Amino acid sequence: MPPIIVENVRLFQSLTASSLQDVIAAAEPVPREKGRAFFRQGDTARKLFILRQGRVKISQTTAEGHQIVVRYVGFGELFGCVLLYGGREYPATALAVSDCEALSWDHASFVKMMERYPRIAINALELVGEELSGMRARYQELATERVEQRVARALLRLVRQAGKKVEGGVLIEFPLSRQDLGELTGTTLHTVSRILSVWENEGLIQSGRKKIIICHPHELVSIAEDLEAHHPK
Amino acid sequence: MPPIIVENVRLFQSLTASSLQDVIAAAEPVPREKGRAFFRQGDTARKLFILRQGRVKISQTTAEGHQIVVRYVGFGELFGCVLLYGGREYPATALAVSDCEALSWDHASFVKMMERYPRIAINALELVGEELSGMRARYQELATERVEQRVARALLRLVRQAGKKVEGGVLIEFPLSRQDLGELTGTTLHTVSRILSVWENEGLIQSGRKKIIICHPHELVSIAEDLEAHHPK
DNA sequence: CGGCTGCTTGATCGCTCTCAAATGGGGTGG
DNA sequence: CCACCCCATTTGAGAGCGATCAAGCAGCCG
Repeated sequence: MPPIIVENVRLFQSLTASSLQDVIAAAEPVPREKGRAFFRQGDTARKLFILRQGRVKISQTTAEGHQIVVRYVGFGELFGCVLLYGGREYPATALAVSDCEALSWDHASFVKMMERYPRIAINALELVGEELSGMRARYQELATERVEQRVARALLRLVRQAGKKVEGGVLIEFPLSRQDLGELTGTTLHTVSRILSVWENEGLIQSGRKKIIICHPHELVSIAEDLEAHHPK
Repeated sequence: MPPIIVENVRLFQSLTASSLQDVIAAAEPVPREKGRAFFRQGDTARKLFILRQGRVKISQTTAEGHQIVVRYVGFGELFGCVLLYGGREYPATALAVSDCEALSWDHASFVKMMERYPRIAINALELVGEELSGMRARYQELATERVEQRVARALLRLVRQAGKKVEGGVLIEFPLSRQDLGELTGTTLHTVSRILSVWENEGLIQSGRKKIIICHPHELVSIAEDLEAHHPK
C-alpha cells in the first residue's frame, strides 16, 4: 500500500495530518477509464466522490429527452454530493471523459467524518457554495446573453479549468464536441458549429474533431462582454 | 428579553436546547419593513441571515443593466450566505417584499458556531445543496423549455412556497409584478403579460396589480409538463 | 383629482431552432 | 497498411418564438 500523500485538496484544508489520514482511510478509491460512468442518472445514490485524476462530465436528461451538461469536474472537486442534501437518487450522470481516479465515501461515514472534523463540513460548504454561485452566473448568462457570448464565456471557463499551453494557443485538454458545448451553453450543436466556424476564419481559435485550441483569449473576452471591440483583420 | 423559543428551523435541527440557546445568543435580530433592503449588490458582505418572518426577494443586475430574480426567500431559509464561500461583496440585492424579521451573524462568529456545533455546518450544507439543485432545475428549464412552461412552473413553485387559500383559488401572498415574474423566468414583462392574459381568459388564474390567484393548479401542471392536455371550454 | 406606476396590446424584426443533406476525419478490422 | 464505416462536423434554407419598440389604459396613492 502506497504511503498516503497529503491530499492537496480544498476539502481537506486546515486538517491535521492525523485526521486527514483518518478520513482518507475511510475512503474507497474508484478508478474509471475514459468513457465509463461513475454513476448514472436515476441510480440510487450511495457514494460521494472527490476527483483526484482526470476529468468528469456531469450531465442531465430531461423527461422530454433534452440533454444538458451541468459542468465539468476537475481536480479536487466534489461530485455526486446529492447525498448530502437528502437525495435518494443521482439526478445526473457522471461520465469519465478521460482516465480518472476518485476517492469515495458513503453517506453515513462522510457524515460521521464531518461531525468529528467540522472543518470538513465547513470546507464542503464552501465548495458547494462556490458551485452555487457558478451556477447562478451561468443562469444569468442564459437569461440575458446571446448564444455567441455564452459560448465565449464557456470556452474561457474551460480554458481556466483545463487549459494546456500548446504551440499557437491554449488547448482544452479533454475531448469536447460541438454537441457538448451546445449542451453546456443551452443551444444546439448547429449554432455552436456556425459560431466556431466564424471564429476559426477570424483566426481566434483552431479546432478539430472534439478538440479546440484558443489562440486569442483576449478577443474571446471582448465577445463575451459584448464589447464589439474585436475587429478581425 | 423574551424567552427563546426553540427555532423550528432546519438550520438548527438536531441541536440540543442549550447549544441552540448559545447560537441564538450570538445572533442579532434584524427587522426590515416592506420595501427596504437587507443589503444591496456590491455592499461588503458582513453578515448572513436566516429569515424568521416575511418574504425577501434576491435579485441581481448584470453589467448591461439586465435584472434577474434569483429567488424568493421564505421562512427558515438562509440568505446572504456568500460569506461562507469567500465572497467579499454581496453578489445580489435582498429586498423585503413584505415586513420581515431575520436573524443575522457575522462571518467569524458563524464559523465559530459551526466549529463548535458541526451539526449546523451539516445542516447549512444541506440547505445550500438544495438551493443548488433548485438552481440547476431552473437552469435546465431555461435551457430546454418555452416561456409558457417556465412561467407555469414558476407560479407553481411560488404557490407551494407562499400560497394562501382564498375564495376561488390560491393567492401568492406577496406583491408580484409581471416584471418580477419575467425576471424570475428569464423573459420580459410583455411576454408574461400576454401569457397571463390568455390564462385569465381561460379561467385558469385571476390577476390584478402585483397580485395573482391560481384557480386551477392542475391545469398549470399540464402546461408546465407540456402535456397539451389542457382544453379550455 | 392628477400623476405615477404597472399592465395591456399591437406590429415588426431578428436570433436561433429545426429540418435536411453533404462532407470529412479517425479509428478499427481485415 | 489500407479501406471502410461511423460519427462529428459543416452548411443551407426556412420558420417561429419571443424580444423590442411603441402607444394607450387603468388602478392606486398622495
